[in-house]
This record gives sequence, structure tokens and C-alpha cells, in this order.
Amino acid sequence: MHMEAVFRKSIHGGVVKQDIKIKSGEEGFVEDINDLKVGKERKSVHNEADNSKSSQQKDLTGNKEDDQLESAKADMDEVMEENQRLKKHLDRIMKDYRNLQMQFQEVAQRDAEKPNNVKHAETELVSLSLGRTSSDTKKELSKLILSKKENDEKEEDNLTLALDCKFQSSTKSSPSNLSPENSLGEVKDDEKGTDQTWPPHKVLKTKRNEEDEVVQQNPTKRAKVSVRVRCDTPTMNDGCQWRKYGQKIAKGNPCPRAYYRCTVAPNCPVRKQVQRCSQDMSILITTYEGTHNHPLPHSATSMAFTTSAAVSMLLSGSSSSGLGPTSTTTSATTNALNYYLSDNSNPNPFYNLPNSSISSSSHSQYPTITLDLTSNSSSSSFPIPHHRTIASSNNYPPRYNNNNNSSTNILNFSSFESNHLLPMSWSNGNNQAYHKNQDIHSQSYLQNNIKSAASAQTLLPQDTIAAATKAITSDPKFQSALAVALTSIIGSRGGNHHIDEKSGQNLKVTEPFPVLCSFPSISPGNHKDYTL
DNA sequence: CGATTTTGACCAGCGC
DNA sequence: GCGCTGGTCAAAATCG
Repeated sequence: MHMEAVFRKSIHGGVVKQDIKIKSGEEGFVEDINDLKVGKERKSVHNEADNSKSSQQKDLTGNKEDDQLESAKADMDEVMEENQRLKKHLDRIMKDYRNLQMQFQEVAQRDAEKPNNVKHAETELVSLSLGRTSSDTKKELSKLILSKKENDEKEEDNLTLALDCKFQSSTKSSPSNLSPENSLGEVKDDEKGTDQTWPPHKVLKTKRNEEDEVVQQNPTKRAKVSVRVRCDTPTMNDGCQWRKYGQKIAKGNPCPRAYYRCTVAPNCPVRKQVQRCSQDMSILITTYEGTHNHPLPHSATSMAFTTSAAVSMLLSGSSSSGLGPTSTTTSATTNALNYYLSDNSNPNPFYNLPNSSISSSSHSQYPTITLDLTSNSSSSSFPIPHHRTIASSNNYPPRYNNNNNSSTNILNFSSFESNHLLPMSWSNGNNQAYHKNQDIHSQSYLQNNIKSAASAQTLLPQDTIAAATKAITSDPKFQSALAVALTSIIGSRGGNHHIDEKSGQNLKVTEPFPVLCSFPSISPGNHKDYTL
């Protein structure tokens, strides 16, 4: 319709070609062509009336108009062809889009169903262990193991592992664990108006049963994420506000362990422990516990995302590699830190961190994932007691190995000598200074990260970067981890409390996402993972 | 003056 | 039951 108006105007104005080309992409073009022909006829009728004035002029005018008509026809043909090409292109894009959408929905649905099955399987285990103290449970397990005396030691160990595994699984999971719902689990707490994650012991006395229920409902709060970073300052600045509430000398480590509580929100249950590594004082070990019940500052999203995604990456693939008990903590630890992606996406994906490695621990009461962000291999090879090192290597060039035979997954990043990509604020842990300049810091943090990442990339050969990014992004574990993290992030933003198709559908292509900014698109071929 | 840190006390879990 | 250890509380001290 609009096309018609444009054309008629153009017929007289002599700018037919330009206008038509601009509008050629619109649908309904064929109809416009008809209008064009009508216009031509009208024009010729009009010309016949004029012809009575002068035959010479008529001839001249006729020839001129014929030329114009011919050229216009030619233009129209070109435009029509172009229009057809564009239509085909659009159809192709639409088909691709629908395919991707279908794949995404399938994956989202599958992931939503998976934990359900697990949950059903775990329900019995939960009923065996919950409602009792953990010690009771352990005694129960011990008795069970003892009853199997006829089995050899190895079998006993296997049994212990298996039971432990199941128990840990049972302590975490609900389908929502992979979802923002769980990340926002404390929102529920907020609704209840109490901090049920770590009630004071006095409160615990009176609310033990209630707390047990909470643990049953959302036991993932107990999952921990430990981050090892080389840092000279007392604590690394991860972007959140922390308030120190205690300090203890832990056994086996001369360095005191400091206890911090998140003060971004009044009832935020997240706590962290900071302690220097006894064997390498330059290494700061920060252990996070709990889930933020509030949006994180920009500067905190990196940390949250990194730990969450790394944990997800580690654990999402652990089931296939048979990592044992901790392999069941996927969703639990995924939500140990909540990630909230602010409007300004964080451009600092810590997958870029050089020499990072991930370890999982099952020796503690609750599953712990260790993110080793120290710079050199010595630190990576630092013996973490009872930790199974999932990734630790510093070979160059970067590559990603998934060695199922050795049950050791090696994730190699480019071998920087230092943490170029480490957020500046991480190594400048002045909480007070940070607190005073929270807003400014948040902004400068992002800028610094962008600059850091950019400068670091310029230091790397492009081939290396490409190889690394390709290797990382083509890895199913990474994709899966990314999907989990994405789901949580997006769900958190949308306040979606359920992991299901809805959470997936809430995925907006237009939403900025840091990792995708840094890595090539993920192959849609892998149906296990979300396709973006 | 409000927020934060310090630090001794308290409590729970666990092993013996 | 006792002692050890880890974790937390809360009053006092400190900071900005």
C-alpha cells in the first residue's frame, strides 16, 4: 500500500529506481507491480490527450517515455528478483530460528524432567536420612557398611561411596536446582521473613525441625564454592559487601580464618570464609556458602557467574566421567552462588582466566567445589587434601582435553605468567574502600575488566584465542554449564521460580550475555545443551 | 554517629 | 561424658 503511493509519486518525480529499491524488501511487492502497470496505462492515456498538441512532441515524448518505461520495467524485474532472494533468505532464517527454538525447548524440557526422576529416586534416600541428625545418618551408613562385612574392603568403599553419593544427591535436588528458582531460593526465605540458612544456634535449638525441613527443601544452600586466588590483600574483592563477624584459628593452619557475611541485603544468607593457604601464604582461599537473595552488584556478577559456571561445567560432565560423590552436587553447587546478570552484561567471563582449574571435594560435610585461579602450575598442583582435581594443567598452547580414561579432565588456558584477567578488584580486597565507593567501583570494575580482557587478548596470538575459544565452546560440558548458568541468570532476572520450559522460553536473544560476547556461537548440534 | 572490626564466650558436632 | 574443633554471637573497640 505504501509502496503504491511511493511508486505513483515516483512515476512523476523521476526517482522511480531509488524509491523502489528501498522498498523492494517489503512484502506485497507484486501487487505494487500491478499498480505500476496501471500507473503506466494511466500515464499513457494521459499522454494520448497531450498528443493532440504536437505530433513531433508526441513522437519525442513517446520515445522518451518508452525508454523510461523500459528502464522502469528492467528496474522492476531486478527488484522483483531481489525481493524473491530476500524472501528466500528470510524463510531460511525463520526455519533456522524455529529449529533452534524447538531444540531449545526440547533440551529445557529434558532438563526439567531429569531432576524430577532423580528426585523421585532420591526421595527414599531422603526419607532415610532426614528427620535425623547427620550423625545418625552416618551411623546408619556405618551399620549398613558393617553389615556387608562379607564383602571385601573395596566393595565396602564402593558402597560407602555410592550411599554417600546418593545421600548428597538427595540433599540437593529438586528440578529447580538448575534454575534460578533455586538461585533465588532465599527469596522464599525472605517471604518467610527469616534467615533459615544459617540460623543462630540458639534459634536452631528451637527451630531444628523447621530448619531440617528447609534443608530438605533447599539443601543446596550448604554447598560450597571455594576459590583460590593469589592475593596480597587480606581478602579479595569479589564485588559484594561483606561484614566480618568472626575469626578463628583453624587447626592445621597458622593463619586465622575469617568469617564474613554478605551485607548487600539485610537478610542475605551468603557467607564466606577467607583463609590464607598455609603452604603458600600468597594464596587466598575464599569459600562461599549460600545463595544471594538479592541482585548482585555489577562487579559481583563475574565472581558469581564464574564460580557457578565453573562448577556447573565440572559437575555437569562428572556423571559421565564417574567422579564419585561430588559428581552429584551439580545443581547444588551451581546455586551455591547466585548470579544476577544486570542490565549491563558483565564482559568478563572468567572462562578466560588463565590457569584456572577446578577441584571438587567430598570430604567435608557438604559438597565443595574448588576453583583454582592461581597463576602457576605449582599452585594448581598444590595438594588439596581429599580433593579430586578435575582440571589442572598449564600446557601451551591452550587446549581442552576430556580424558575419560584417566578420570581427569584437563582444561587448559593460555599460560599467562600472572593473572592478567583477574579482576583488579579481586586482588585489591579492601572492603571498606570498596564499600565507600561502591557505585564508582562497580563501573570502573567493568571498565577495568574490559580493558584487562582486551589487553590480554591482544597479548595472545589470534590463533591461540581462536583455538581456545573453539575448544572450550565446543566442549559439551562447557555448553551444559553455560546453559545452566544462563538459565539461572535469566531466570533470576525474570524472577522465574521454576525451571521448566518457561524458564527456557524466557530466554531473550536480545539479552546481553558476557560469555557469548567472547566465544563463538555454540553448535546447535548438541542437543544436550541449550542452543542460543 | 553509624558501620565495621575485634575478640572472648558460647554452642553444636564429633571422636574417643 | 569429656575434650577438641568449627562456627557464630554480641559487646566493646575502632574507623571514617
